[in-house]
Order: sequence, then C-alpha cells, then structure tokens
Amino acid sequence: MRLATWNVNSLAVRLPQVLDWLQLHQPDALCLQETKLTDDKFPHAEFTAAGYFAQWHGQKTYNGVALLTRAPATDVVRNIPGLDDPQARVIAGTVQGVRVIGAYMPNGQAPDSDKFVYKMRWLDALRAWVATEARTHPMLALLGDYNIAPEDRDVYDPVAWAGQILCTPQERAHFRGLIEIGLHDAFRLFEQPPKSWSWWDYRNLAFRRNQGLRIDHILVTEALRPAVVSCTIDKLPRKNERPSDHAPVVAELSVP
DNA sequence: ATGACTCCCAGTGGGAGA
Repeated sequence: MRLATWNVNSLAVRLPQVLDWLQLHQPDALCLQETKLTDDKFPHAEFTAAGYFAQWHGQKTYNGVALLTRAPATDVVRNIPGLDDPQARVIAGTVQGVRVIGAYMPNGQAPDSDKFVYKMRWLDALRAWVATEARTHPMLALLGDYNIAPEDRDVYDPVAWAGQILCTPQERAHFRGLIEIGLHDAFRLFEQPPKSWSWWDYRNLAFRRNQGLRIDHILVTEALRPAVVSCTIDKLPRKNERPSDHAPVVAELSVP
C-alpha cells in the first residue's frame, strides 16, 4: 500500500501535475492540501477519469483539502469533530483497512500573532481527536502539511530559524505530543540523506540551493509501524516549470 | 533588508503563505 501527501498550493494551477503524478506513482491514497477551491469547483471528474475516487473539503482562496483513493474511502470526516473551525483543513477516510487522516495544519504566521494562538488550539484539538481515532482504528496514518519542522536537522539553517515560525519550541512540543500518543515519524524510521526537505521557499533560488525545511510528514500508529517499508520525499515535481513550493512525501506499506 | 516568489481576489495593489 502506498500513501502520499502533497501540498499543491492551488489545485486549479497544479491539476495537470497531480494527474501526471498519480499516473506515475499510483498511490492507494493521496492527501492534498491547499487546494484553494470551493467544493463546487473541485475537479472530481478529472480524478474519476484517472481511476481515482475523491473526497474533498474546500473553501475560497485559502486552505482546502482532498483525499484521492484507488478504492472508495469510507467513514469520511471533514474537519476535526467538535472543533468549530471555519477553515477547511482536515479530510479523513478509511482506505483498505487503514484510517487515513489528511491535514493542513495552520501556518501560524508569527509566534506573537493571533494566528499562532489559533495554531496552538488547533493542534490541541487535533491531538485529542487523533488519539481517540487511533483507539478505534489501530491502523492509522496522519499525513499532511504539518507546518512544523520537528528538529534542527529538518531545517537548512537552524540558527537563523531558531524561534521562528515553524521552528518554535511550542510547535515542536506539539509534534512531540503526536509522537507521545503513539505515532511514529515514518521518514525517520529509515536512514535518510542529510538535508532532506519537503518545502523550499519560492524566493532566493532556495530549491536550487537546497535551502528548505521538512514540514510535510507521514505519522503512523504503532500497529502500522512494522508495515512501513520506506518513506521518501519526491523532489522531482519541485523541478516542474510551475511547481508547488512543497514536494510530495510517500510511504510504502506492506499491507494488502 | 520589513526584500526576493507565487497564488488569490482584486482591480492597476495587498494579504498570505512558510
């Protein structure tokens, strides 16, 4: 089973690239973030034609998530139950016996901003809900754009980024909180090349200089951990002519 | 360097992203 996550930064712009990528990699589930489309504009016919079922939860201009699967997803949930959130950031479904939760976690903008307060509250709600979900579904994966670089080795210049958004101790504590409820960072289950990033700023020739952060993650429960045979970041789409600023992250699992 | 780019909605500029 192949699971993947990709922040596409506008599905309207990136749709051809997503269709190409699906064709090439044939994931069993692909979670998309930042679709930036209202539900009526979601290109579901194009995904159907590509052999994928789709579930989506969008809004105008910002945010928006989708779950593309080869088999139909069941028990689909949009947003975090019980959290009154006007922003479309979560889509979850059960796919081939695995609970797949796709999330676009808040950016937070700056540590002293209202958006940071929202990010902290949102992450509290997510952790509580995922802990509950994991009790019901021992085989669970939480994939998405976390907007958190968990450790200094996930940052190209940890000194410059120290205390900055995506790298604050509070955000990193939230990431560890997800580990403490029994999740494992699939990427770190394996030896990885140093300077592995999933996002590079559009500015400053950051991709060419490999100046990035690892902020897109696939976390899996203890029951799923032994099944993970690889986890990689696919940098190739970042080399496209009009790329997203994020690259897809892919996990291969030895489950039917 | 309060920048740089890209996307969106707007409307000939500004917010947000990360």
